Amino acid sequence: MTSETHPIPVDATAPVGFHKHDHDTCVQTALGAAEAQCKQDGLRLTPVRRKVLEMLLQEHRALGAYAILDRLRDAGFGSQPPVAYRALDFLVQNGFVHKIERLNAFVACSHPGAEHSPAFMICRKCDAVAEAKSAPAKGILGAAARAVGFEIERTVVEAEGICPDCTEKA
Amino acid sequence: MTSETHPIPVDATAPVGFHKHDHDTCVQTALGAAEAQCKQDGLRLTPVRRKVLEMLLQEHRALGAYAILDRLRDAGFGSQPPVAYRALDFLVQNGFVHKIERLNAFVACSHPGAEHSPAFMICRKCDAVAEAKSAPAKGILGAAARAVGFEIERTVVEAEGICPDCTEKA
DNA sequence: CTTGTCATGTTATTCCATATCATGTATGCC
DNA sequence: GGCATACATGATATGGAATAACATGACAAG
Ligand SMILES: [Zn+2]
Ligand SMILES: [Zn+2]
Ligand SMILES: [Zn+2]
Ligand SMILES: [Zn+2]
Repeated sequence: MTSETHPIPVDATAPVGFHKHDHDTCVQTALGAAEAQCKQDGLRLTPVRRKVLEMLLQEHRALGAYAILDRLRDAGFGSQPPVAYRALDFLVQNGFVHKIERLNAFVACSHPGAEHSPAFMICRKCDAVAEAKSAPAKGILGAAARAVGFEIERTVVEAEGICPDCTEKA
Repeated sequence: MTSETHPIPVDATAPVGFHKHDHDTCVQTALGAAEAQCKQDGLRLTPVRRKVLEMLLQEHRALGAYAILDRLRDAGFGSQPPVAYRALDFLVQNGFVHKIERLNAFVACSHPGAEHSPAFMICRKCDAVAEAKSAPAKGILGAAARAVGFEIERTVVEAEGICPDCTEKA
């Protein structure tokens, strides 16, 4: 959107999404990182996949599959659900995008590259989404799982509430 | 599109927490507790609502809204989605039932009465669901939220993995 | 009896997700 | 080059989740 030159130092451990930042840089950096990682890992970041990732980075919030599909159609790609879902599957599978279960929607990863189990903060007023790191298996849940012999493979951690912006406005 | 019968892929397999227990007692106790609490709080546990809660307690696993709807129809209640969703809204709102976001399904609460933010362990093999308590705002996520000024109102904590039963079988 | 409120029922539509088949395209082997 | 294979894409169709919009029934105050 705005191409202001106020480079926000991207602290890789800080949650992203609730504060202003240089968005163009943010998008370009992430796209570049994705391309590099794909090249390195022998993954194919094809046009559709790249476009979907770019859209999600651009929006910087969670988009439903059909919103993504609309944008794909506008960009001249296929217009049927599987086109979007396949691209999303690839991106989620390889850690470039996360699914927000609470919203049935998808958001670009804010900490690309590193292995991590993300946690999200979702504003119920403005639908902003911020990603933080989590260590779910370390806490009470991990203890409970060990106690009953449940083997955790993946966790969904999503907090719903009010973002700082919406709090100010009230 | 006419009023044909709906195919119901009902899988009536074993109910599950992750350990055996006296199920009839379990159901009766929970139903009784719900009735008591509703009476105390001036809530109306109407026939549909009671039936839905009873079904979920009986199954002791997560059921999708349309599976619930099928059972409601069989029991002589309304057969359209809003009937099920309204009853589920009431039960979730008042803490008798939880929604499993990962499955888009609903499960009866295992710790009725007490205020709690539940965490769930979901087996990806057999769809068993166990409820544990969580303290999400106490850990890393809580710290991240305070750091950015996000006000947490509710949390979704769901772990996906393999339950002890399925681990044994392998 | 009238009014207001809540629960229920019905119709219809929108959104999320996947199964299936057909077509295209890169890549590696002959 | 010609061909086999895997994989990516495209299009059709369908199923499942969720809600909008509207109508009816029960019931308690006034
Ligand atoms: Zn991430
Ligand atoms: Zn907000
Ligand atoms: Zn509970
Ligand atoms: Zn299992």
